[in-house]
Amino acid sequence: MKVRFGFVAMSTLLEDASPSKTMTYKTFSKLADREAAVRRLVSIAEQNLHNTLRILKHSTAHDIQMYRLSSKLIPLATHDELQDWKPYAALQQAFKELGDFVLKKRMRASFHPDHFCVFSTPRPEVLINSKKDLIHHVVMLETMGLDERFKCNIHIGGAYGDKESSGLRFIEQFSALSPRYKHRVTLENDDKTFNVKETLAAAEATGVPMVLDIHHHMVNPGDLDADELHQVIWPRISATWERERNRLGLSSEEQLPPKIHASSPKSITNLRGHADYVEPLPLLEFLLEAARTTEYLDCMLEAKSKDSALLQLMEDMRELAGRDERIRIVDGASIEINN
DNA sequence: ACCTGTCAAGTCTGG
DNA sequence: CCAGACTTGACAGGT
Repeated sequence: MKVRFGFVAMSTLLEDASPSKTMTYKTFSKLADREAAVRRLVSIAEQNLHNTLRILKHSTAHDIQMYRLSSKLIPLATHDELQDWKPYAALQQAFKELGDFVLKKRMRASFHPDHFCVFSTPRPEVLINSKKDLIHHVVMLETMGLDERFKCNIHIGGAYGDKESSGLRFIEQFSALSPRYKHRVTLENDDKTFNVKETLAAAEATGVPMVLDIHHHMVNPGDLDADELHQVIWPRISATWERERNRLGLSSEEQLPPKIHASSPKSITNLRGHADYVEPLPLLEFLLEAARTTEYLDCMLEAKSKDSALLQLMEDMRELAGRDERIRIVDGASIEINN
């Protein structure tokens, strides 16, 4: 099994390269010249897109092919008071340059809309804003010229005191979206509410591929043990990706592998928090099992030290590979596991 | 240059 | 019905 590693949202190695610079609405609303204020927002977005390109170039220099784009590329993009503002045209060039780079380097780019994107909500205004947020992310992918292999990862949302009916409401409200948006989504198990089995059920019901977060699973396992995960659940998660590849007419698993998220607990007293770096051994344990049934896998690291944590994990993997012949280092950001 | 409270958005808990 | 926690990078406003 070939495993590619990626990182999320920003670089801790590049100096002065934030892709998430912003302006608060409070500041925006205090500016007298609204046109100038909007131009300022565009200029901030241009800086964010420029820094994103720097991060992508830096990634490829380290063989990293997977990156999660910041959700904050365009400040105030979906704010109520800026409904009339259509920022995409003015940023088209910069977005296209990003998309071209991603395609040329065969990278896997994605978004992860924040926790305001909740399709299980019973509140109509929250549903409207969730749609707005998802549409915003999809339009950014489209403006980059990226096809439906490139997706937005979301969670199911809250339980509102009745997880079962909230899960059903998610399926109902999500299914009502047009294919243009539905086909851009992956569903991930969360660390508090919807566990792996429940998320998989929703993913299967909506026909959406599922991202398995193994850290979330550790802190919110439900009744799922390691045996069932590897023998029953992982093959079903894998199948959600196979189904998507078939829909897109992709013949090889390499073209859209299943994706997992990995991170390590912040501390013994804060298991849910994310540590600076990723512990290699628990991850390796999962990978060795997955390697029995899977040919290609993409693993997104969600560590506070971002790309630095990725390079450190590769260091650790190199050392492990030295004394375990089942592990082979392929390049600066991918390994091969044979079990 | 550096520090501290604040920030558009949701949900959950507890009062 | 409302305040505070959750979580987090970056702003805003101060020294």
